[in-house]
Parts: sequence; C-alpha cells; structure tokens
Amino acid sequence: MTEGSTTTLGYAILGLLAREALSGYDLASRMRARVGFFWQARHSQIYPELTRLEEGGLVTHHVVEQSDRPDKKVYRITDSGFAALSEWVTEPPPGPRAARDELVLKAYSLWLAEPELAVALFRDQEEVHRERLLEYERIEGWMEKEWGEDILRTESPRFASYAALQRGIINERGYVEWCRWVAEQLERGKGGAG
Amino acid sequence: MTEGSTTTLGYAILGLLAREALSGYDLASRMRARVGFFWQARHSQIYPELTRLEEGGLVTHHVVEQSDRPDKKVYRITDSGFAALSEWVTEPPPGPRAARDELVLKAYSLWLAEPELAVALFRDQEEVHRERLLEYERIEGWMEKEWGEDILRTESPRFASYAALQRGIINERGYVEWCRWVAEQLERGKGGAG
DNA sequence: GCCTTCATGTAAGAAGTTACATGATTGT
DNA sequence: ACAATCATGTAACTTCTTACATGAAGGC
Repeated sequence: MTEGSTTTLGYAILGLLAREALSGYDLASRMRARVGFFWQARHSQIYPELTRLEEGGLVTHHVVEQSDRPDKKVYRITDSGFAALSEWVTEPPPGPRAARDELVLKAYSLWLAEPELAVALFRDQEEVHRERLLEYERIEGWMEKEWGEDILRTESPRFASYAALQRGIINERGYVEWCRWVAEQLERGKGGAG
Repeated sequence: MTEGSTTTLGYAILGLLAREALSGYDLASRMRARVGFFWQARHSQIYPELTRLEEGGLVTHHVVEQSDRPDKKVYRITDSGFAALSEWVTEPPPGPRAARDELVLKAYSLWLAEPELAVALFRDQEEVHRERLLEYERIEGWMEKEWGEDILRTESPRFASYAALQRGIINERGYVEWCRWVAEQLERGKGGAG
C-alpha cells in the first residue's frame, strides 16, 4: 500500500519518531521505557512494521555507518507520516476492545484459593504496583523539574508525554488501592466469617 | 493433551463454569456481561476452547434437547477442572504483559492535534467511561442489596464477583478523572499559553 | 418481509510472542 | 570465560478478530 494509514503499532512508532529520528533498536528500547506501560512491542514486530511504514511513505531511513559497533538504519518521519499521525490522534478509538487483566480473572475465582496463598499473591502484586507507581512518580518529578511550565503547554510534545504518564500514575494508584483492599478482606476473612 | 492445565481463556471459562453449568452460547454472553471488562472472547474462540478443555478432562458436556429452539451442549466443570482452577488462582501472573490502551497512545501525540478535536475526543471518552462507571456502580448497588453480607465472605463466589467488579469501578473512576484532566488542560491551553 | 435471539461451528487473517540466527565490542 | 549492549532480521507459533455458514422461532 501507498496510502497514509497504518496499524496501531504503526502510530505508536510514528509517535516516537515524531519526537526524534531513531533506529529500530532504539525504538524497541523507547517502547519499553517511554510508552511501555500502555503499548509494547518486541523488535521482531518493530522491524517488519518499519518496512511497511516506509513502503507507505510514512517514514524514510538512512544508514549510519559506525566503526566500533554495527551500522544502523535511522528512521525519520515524513510529512505524510506527520499528516497521518495528526489525523489519527483525534479519531475516536474503536471501543476499548483489549482490556485483559489476568489478576482480575484470578480475583473472580478467589473463593477457590487457599487463603494464605491468596493473601500472599495480592500483597505481592500490591508491592509490584507500588514500585511501579514510585517509578512513575520519580519520572513525574523529573519532568516537572526539568521541563517546568512546558508540561502544561498543550502544543508541546512535553505536555503529551506528561499527559500519558499521568494515566500511568492514576492507573497504578488504583491498582495498589484495589490489591490492598482485596488483601485486607482476605486477611479479615481468615479469622472466620461464618 | 490430557493434562490439568490450559490457557488463560480456559481459566476464564472455568471460572464461569465453577459457578454454574453453561452452554457455549451462554458462556459467550456471560463473557460480555460478567467478565467483559477484564477479559473478552467471541464464540469463535470459545467453542474450540471448550473442545480442548473437554479433551483435557477439565469439563464435560451433555446435550439438552429443546423443542422450540436448537438443542444445546451444556458444559459442566469436573473435579479435575476445579483442581486446575484452584491451583492457577494463586500462581503469580507472568508480568502484566498486555496493557494496551489506544487512547493513551493518542494522548502521547496530542501536541499534533487540532485543539478543538482533541477536546471533543477527551470529553467524549470521559462521557463513555462515566457511563460505564455508572453501570458498574448500579451492579455494585444490586450486589450489596441482593447479596448482603455474602459479598464480604471471602470463601463465597459472591465475594470474588464483588472483588472483580471493584477493580472495574476503581479503574473507570481513574479513567474519568484522567480524561477530565486532559480535557481541562486542553481547554485552558486553547486561550493561548505562550 | 426483516431483524433479533438462540445455537454451533469453521476459515482466513491480523496481531503478538518466543525462538532462531549472526556478530562485534566492552565490562566483570 | 561469560554476560551485556548494540544491531538487524526471519520463522514458527499462539492468540484474537472478522467473516462465512446454517437454521428455526418469534416479534415488528
């Protein structure tokens, strides 16, 4: 195809390339570090997608030769890539299809669990999400310190980064709250509520 | 395989069958209504999975003949199904792999959007999630009224249903909060923050 | 006449994960 | 010696979605 449209993964990649030119390898690590909490992709998915984006004219690449390490292909977003991304941003997402959470599924069958193991699971998950929350709050602090007022300038990519991070923070807070509540109920229940 | 293990979808099905015997068709509608906010599956995925579960000895079925409508296969969880489910519940989930949210991805590229369209998108999504929250809170109220103290008896399936629902409520509250915050920032920004 | 509900399946394709494959440099 | 980082790809597989296929009963 030569059209100006792509998959959701494609838009995730374009969103990163709209900020800076990157290699496939760098994109993969940015995926983990920057947008990892709401979209992930392995390099095995990224490389083919970059090829398709280039076929569609949304990105281009040039080879950067390096002496000490392997050469790399640095990808840059094109005007038509910017156009496609800008259009996609405000299109309503087609229903929140993929909301899959295995822990909530486990909660749904919690009545079958051994109480001590169940408490351990939810205390453990509470801790996992508390750590993640702390991590996000550290990034938040860094953004506020380094970027100052830019984080509230809606025409700046910094605002967009900050806004996405806020979703992560709110989500983790809720997750911690929920895990703690479940664990407390289980602990209270252990005493024996007939 | 004749072993006592299955996929996550398999456990989702077992979680429903642990409460009541159901046909594939009923399972599909329960998936939408009961566990739809944290796990979904179409009938095209459910029917083959039921066959696999039966091959693994985790469920059995018997045909119920009906005069006014098509005959159906009613599936029942087996002892070995209960055992597999009970074991799985307290096993730690293998990292929260699938946390994909297209709206957060859009937020990440919001700086490229037309401000009015962006506000419209987030006000719209705020409304969508507010409605969903209201729906969940209605179910919560129904559970509290109909089930009374059972919802806090951790050995009861009603507690498990209530706990899963709580995750949905907390999540939607956070989502609404975030959408409103983003929309407010965009509206404030429209005036012109230099 | 047409749509919805009930009822069960298969087929084709898209999306995502895990594993295979290679190879240099730098740090422990 | 061993592992990690940088760097790019392919192959096989699982998972999930969309579409195809059929057919009766009941409501509008």
